[in-house]
Amino acid sequence: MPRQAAFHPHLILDAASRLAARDGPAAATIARIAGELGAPTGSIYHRFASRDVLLGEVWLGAAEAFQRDFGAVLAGDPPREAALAAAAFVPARVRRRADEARLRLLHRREDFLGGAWPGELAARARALQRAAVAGLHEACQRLCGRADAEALRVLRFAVVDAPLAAVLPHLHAREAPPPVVDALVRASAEAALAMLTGPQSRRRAQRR
Amino acid sequence: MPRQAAFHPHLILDAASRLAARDGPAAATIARIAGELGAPTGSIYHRFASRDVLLGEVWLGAAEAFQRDFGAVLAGDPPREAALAAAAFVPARVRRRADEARLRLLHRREDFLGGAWPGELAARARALQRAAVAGLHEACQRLCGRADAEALRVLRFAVVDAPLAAVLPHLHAREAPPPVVDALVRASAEAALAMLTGPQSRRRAQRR
DNA sequence: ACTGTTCTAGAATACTTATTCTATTTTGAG
DNA sequence: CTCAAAATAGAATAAGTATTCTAGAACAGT
Repeated sequence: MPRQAAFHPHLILDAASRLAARDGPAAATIARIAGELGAPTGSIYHRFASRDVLLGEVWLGAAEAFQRDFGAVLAGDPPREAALAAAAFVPARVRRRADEARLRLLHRREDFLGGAWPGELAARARALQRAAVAGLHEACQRLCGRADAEALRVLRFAVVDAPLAAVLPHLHAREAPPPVVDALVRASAEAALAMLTGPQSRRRAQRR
Repeated sequence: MPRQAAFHPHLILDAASRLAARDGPAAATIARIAGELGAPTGSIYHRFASRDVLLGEVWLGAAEAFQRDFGAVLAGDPPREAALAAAAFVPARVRRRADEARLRLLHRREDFLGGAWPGELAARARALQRAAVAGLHEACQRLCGRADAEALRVLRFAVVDAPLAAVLPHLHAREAPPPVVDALVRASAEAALAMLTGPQSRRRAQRR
């Protein structure tokens, strides 16, 4: 019965992603997204209840894809090598999927949404957040036998914050991270992990 | 002759800074800045040619203040200790001047200005950028005898990017960086600096 | 061919924004 | 006391925004 769709939700999400990755989320206005597709603005609202839902979906999609793969690496064995691999995963991912990385790493949720998550997305966002915390918690426990706030902070620095910092200037410059970035990521991750496993494990080994 | 000023430029800059630090630069609209002061919007334009000039001044002011002190630390002697001190300077500064740090570290120039620097500020912005590059260049040269792109990248990571990464989650959470952050900053800075001075200087020493 | 459903089309609305304009007030020197 | 400069005051303007609304077009099953 229905008429054939000319503007699949998928096309709209693509256009919004492209605009947000290139010029930032604020540039992804309804008018511009529609313009990118040659569509009237009304057609966007036929598919998405609001701009917040649309942009939220864009951000959540990128974040979920990134975190799924990142989490898989971090959950590997043995835990120390898994953590180093997770850190190394960040620049590799940025090289292979620059747009996704720009969305996920250059902007925060607030830049996309302003306010809170719209109803339908709130659950997914919470699940994502929980999965990230749980993944880090488990890796921390396996790595050093504890998962207090301080240990979590150190591990997060090693596998998330420092790799992000190494990659960030190149995201801003819209260029692929050079090879030296991988060396920086590895060196800083090892240094941070040594704070968790280094002296203590040595001491523990000596005691035995 | 003239009438007494009720809204000094200084007061306007303060109000804009406060708003931008608290809710982000996008929240610092002319209407809100005026509201914060109990002033009509026209009075803002009596002092500042445009919103871009006003917000540009806010950002440049914070950036110049931060960089002046940071640069002084980085220029100290001996170069290796100066670099470590510069890295340690970042979390210390964030603790002491949270608002300035939020402006400078949480947002980029583009979030404040959108377009290019307005005329009067362009020269100051260029000078600031040049000073930052020169300071890093000189420190790099003193530290390891070279200042090619790779060495500069490593030094920048050690003293700027990694400390920023360590501090960033706490800026987002609007809390003071905990002590473990200082340890992370030191460890990652040492690890990065070792890539510049470690193996090579040992080799050089062995050759003599 | 008809018909109801789903879509496109794009004008219309309501709101927020930066900016400009036209008074009006204050102030101190002559 | 007067007057011109420099300030406040706040309404008016012009864009740009998300969102809604009404009309028409396409299409599969009958």
